[in-house]
Amino acid sequence: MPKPLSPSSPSPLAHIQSLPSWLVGRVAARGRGLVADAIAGEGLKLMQHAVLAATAEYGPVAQAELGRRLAVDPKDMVGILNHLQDAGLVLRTPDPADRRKNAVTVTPQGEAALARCAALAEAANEQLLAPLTPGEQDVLMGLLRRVHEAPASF
Amino acid sequence: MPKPLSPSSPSPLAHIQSLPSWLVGRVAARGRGLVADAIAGEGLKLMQHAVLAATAEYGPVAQAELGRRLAVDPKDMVGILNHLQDAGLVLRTPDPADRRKNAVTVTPQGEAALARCAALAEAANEQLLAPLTPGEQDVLMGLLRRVHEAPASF
DNA sequence: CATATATCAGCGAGACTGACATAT
DNA sequence: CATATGTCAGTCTCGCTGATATAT
Repeated sequence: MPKPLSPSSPSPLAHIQSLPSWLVGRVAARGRGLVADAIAGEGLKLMQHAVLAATAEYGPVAQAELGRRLAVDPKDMVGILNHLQDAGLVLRTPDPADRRKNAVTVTPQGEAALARCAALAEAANEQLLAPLTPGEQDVLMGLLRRVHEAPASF
Repeated sequence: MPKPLSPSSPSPLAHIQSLPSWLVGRVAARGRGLVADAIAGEGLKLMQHAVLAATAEYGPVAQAELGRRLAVDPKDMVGILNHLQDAGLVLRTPDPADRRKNAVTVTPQGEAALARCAALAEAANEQLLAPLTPGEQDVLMGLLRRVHEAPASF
């Protein structure tokens, strides 16, 4: 039997791989790879998929608003939407109410592609969390959500 | 009445931000940023710090072995170690037992820099997990560790 | 020979910077 | 005027690809 514990004792020279930031980074990298591989067949990159999904969810929406929701720089949003628009998945229309904005909407083809990608992405996520029971997955998600939604910490 | 969904079943059009991969990715990005900012004053990048720490932990070690431990490509290890060596933090010595290898060791200056960085990195991690109680932090780390150490999933 | 190690050159995705034109 | 939006150009890190030389 391995001797259990001192799980949370900070070792004097805590090795890098026991830092939360390292561990969460490795898990994130694996999740990113799994999802990227899953949706690669649909010809979409991770961020393109995310933007497509967010556009579908938030209806006609300005590019800057999309960027705020997904933590994507507006400058990068340009290229992402260019690709999605060239692929016929989204549409940019001038917003008559505020002519600075582009109202971004999802095309029927975009909805179809999104449906396929969403299923693939969910399957990849199930694979990522496969080592955990459903209950543990909920606990993990709850803890991560609290860390994520923390009030900016200062 | 349509059939009710099971409690924690994935919604048919699960929005992107509720996917575990997305959430863990955002938390990882924040952790990465916090640690990067923390050690930036020491003139080290994230990967340089990680390699320095791993070199200190695993004694004289070959570059390829370092790469395997940290999931860093051997090609990238070259540049990272070049920087650390130029800064006088590590030393590359030909391994007499296997002359293909470089035995990488930490210099006294490297140990000193590492001690400072380790403290800064731990403080950044405490900030990252501040929204959680110590017990919750242990739970989170345990779950992440199980996901990370999962047997390759295939 | 095949394998492993280390090095070099380059690519692509992601997250940035600065600058600029336009609209509010 | 200041602000917000969208666009373009470029930089940097990180993770990869390929190719090469050397040692096992």
